[in-house]
Amino acid sequence: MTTVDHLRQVRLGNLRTVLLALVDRPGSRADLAARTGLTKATLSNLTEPLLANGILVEEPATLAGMGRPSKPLRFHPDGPVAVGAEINVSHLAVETLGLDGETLRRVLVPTDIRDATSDEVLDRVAELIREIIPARPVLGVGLAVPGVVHDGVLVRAPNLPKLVGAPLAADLGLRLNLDVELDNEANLAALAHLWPRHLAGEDFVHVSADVGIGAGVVLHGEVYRGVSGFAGELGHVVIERNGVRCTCGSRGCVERYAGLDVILREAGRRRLDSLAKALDAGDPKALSAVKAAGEALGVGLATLMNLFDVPTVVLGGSYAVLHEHLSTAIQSEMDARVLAGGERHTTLVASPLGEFAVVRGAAGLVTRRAVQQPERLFA
Amino acid sequence: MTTVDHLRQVRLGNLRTVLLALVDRPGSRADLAARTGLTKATLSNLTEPLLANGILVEEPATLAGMGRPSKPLRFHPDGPVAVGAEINVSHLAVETLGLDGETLRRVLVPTDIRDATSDEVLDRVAELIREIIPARPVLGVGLAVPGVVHDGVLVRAPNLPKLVGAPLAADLGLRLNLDVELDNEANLAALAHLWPRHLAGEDFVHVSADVGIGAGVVLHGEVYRGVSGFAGELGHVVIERNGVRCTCGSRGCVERYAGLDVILREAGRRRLDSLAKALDAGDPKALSAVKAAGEALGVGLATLMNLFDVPTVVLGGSYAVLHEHLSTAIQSEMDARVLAGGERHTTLVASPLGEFAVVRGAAGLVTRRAVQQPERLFA
DNA sequence: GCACTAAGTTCAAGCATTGAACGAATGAGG
DNA sequence: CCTCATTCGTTCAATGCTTGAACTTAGTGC
Repeated sequence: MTTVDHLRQVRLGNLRTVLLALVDRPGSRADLAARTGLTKATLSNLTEPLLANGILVEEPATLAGMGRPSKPLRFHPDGPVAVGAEINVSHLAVETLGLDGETLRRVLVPTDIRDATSDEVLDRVAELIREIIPARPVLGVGLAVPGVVHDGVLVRAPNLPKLVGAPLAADLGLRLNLDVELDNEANLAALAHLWPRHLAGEDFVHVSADVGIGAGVVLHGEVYRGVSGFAGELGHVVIERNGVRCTCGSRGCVERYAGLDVILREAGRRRLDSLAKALDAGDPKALSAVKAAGEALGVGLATLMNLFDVPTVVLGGSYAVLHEHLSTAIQSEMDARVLAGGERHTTLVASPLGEFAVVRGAAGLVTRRAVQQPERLFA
Repeated sequence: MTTVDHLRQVRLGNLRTVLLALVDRPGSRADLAARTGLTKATLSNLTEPLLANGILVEEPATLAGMGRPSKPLRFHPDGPVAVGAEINVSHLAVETLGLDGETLRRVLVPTDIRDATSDEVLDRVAELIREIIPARPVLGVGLAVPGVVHDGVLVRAPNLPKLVGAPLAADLGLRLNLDVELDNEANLAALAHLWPRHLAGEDFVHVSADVGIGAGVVLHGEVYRGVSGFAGELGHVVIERNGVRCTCGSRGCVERYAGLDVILREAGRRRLDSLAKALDAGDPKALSAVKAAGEALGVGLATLMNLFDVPTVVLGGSYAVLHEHLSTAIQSEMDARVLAGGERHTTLVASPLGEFAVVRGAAGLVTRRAVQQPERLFA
């Protein structure tokens, strides 16, 4: 490392600080200087190339009180955007997201892709992306998949075995001529609650269910993925060591008691919306199925909280839909089993993001990286 | 932050890099330059104050081959030391540790302190520390306690209720006129395997048992403590949700099946050494008690690994003593229950540190901080 | 004694931030 | 309409750390 590099690091770090402040909200140079602790001089200096490169715009002066009016800076309305894409068992989704955190467009297409080849799926995803891409620079694509990702490769996907091992990121990248980054849907759903807005603090777990149960774990403001991408496999936390046999080879996994397929079967329903209606109608079979699932999930979450010591659980995906009927059982198991559960306040909330959480997180992966490594913005 | 601060940060960062390289092993300026990526000029500059302040010494030139002989730098034999101290239910321990990672002296005194007041305990600890402190500068004291520590306060200690809430760090600090830092014994036992030598990689869990079961979790080379110090409470991971009632209010906690007290009771023994002898003699009751504990612990560890995704488990404390008879059961549960357990290699090893692991970690807390914040060395 | 090699030192150059001084743009008050 | 107060944004010399090249030092090999 040369000295130039050292100083460049300082500059990039400050650039990151400034961009983070701008993601939070727009502001004049003077305002940003106050918020970041840097000087006005440095702010002029740092923002100059951002303005020159069309990343930021200077808005017309706002007339507010005495003194020279400030000219707020914000992300350029024609500046770079990120693309998020989600490949899931029963649907595909895409979204475009600006650096300011605003969604530009989003599309969700129900599609059963269980039997499709990776080429067929990627063709379809690429087509969807092309349809929504605006006439603006594109930073890259975040691609969500329902499975374990390690070193950019899908290494485990019980529900999409055909895609395991396929070079999904590279292949989609070739189709679109863009950088593509692959990640697990649970991690990305969690990220969507962390970036660009903190919806659940800096330490939380996001839990959702489709066929499996996935938890995205956020520790100290970072998604925790573990050494090989397997972190947060809440579905295979054991709650009854001699319990029901699981496809993973273990017994008594949470997934066997609180998976969406189990809930539906026990409730005698085929689809989530039908279950939701039954619950609202007070159907006893539905209510007891959901309660049983909540209890199992609560035991697993208590274990998780005793290990990770995070204060907040966010229910996402199908669990968010059911949360009204699910929360009581979960919370009571957690209160009884989380160490010092009474004094430590454990918060259980439903995700506000709905069915677009994953794809939004996928796009967020890209905007976040752009902000954290500002040199990418000038490429 | 002034510009001076920025530059100082660069310098301190480089100082840290150099000190880390020296903890690894001594080396000449040229050698260190090569290892750290800095230039010889910078190394001369950075080491000058370290030599002037008696942190490092320059050894006589070593005659090795051609060229001007190098003068290796190492930590000064009369340089600053750290003190570790451990308060436990049945013993007190102290240790002095040099920056080079060498233990100077250590003492372990069996003492039942269950009924002692915090003043009595701290008097005793201070006395032990005074006995082993050498005539060298002291960086500070790391103090290990069997309980949950948050913001420097012991907030939960089922086995030492009298010490909960007492200002242990401050009070011991007053007695010795030194900085004292408090931490949980499980975290410190784990730290001892990470610093100053990597004994189990950068991602692992250290598990040990006394009355409770504690896990110290190391993620990406840092001890993970959670938001409120409760992380790694493996003892209260549930393995049978309708199992044995636990003192914590839950049911089926690992601790109720694999705690040392449970093992001893089931084996019909009073003490660990008696159990160890029985095991070596092939006593069936002892063997089956340990096997049962290993199975329960294995289930809990599988759950932990499915959540944290760390590749290595280190058995410490009493478990290290029993590991020969414990490992098989643990490993087989882990292989069966850790997701992709076959392909991911999960390593299970016994700690090489013996009964001084905790106190060594406590001292390591202090040397580690000194290296990571080198400005402390000049105070 | 001389060439060769490698360690360690010296020093001018380069660079990002700073703080103070300065210029710019507006509102308030007369 | 003019002047003063106020705040925004820019300019510029100063600061201090690392660098790389040149240089000095201290050995080996012949």
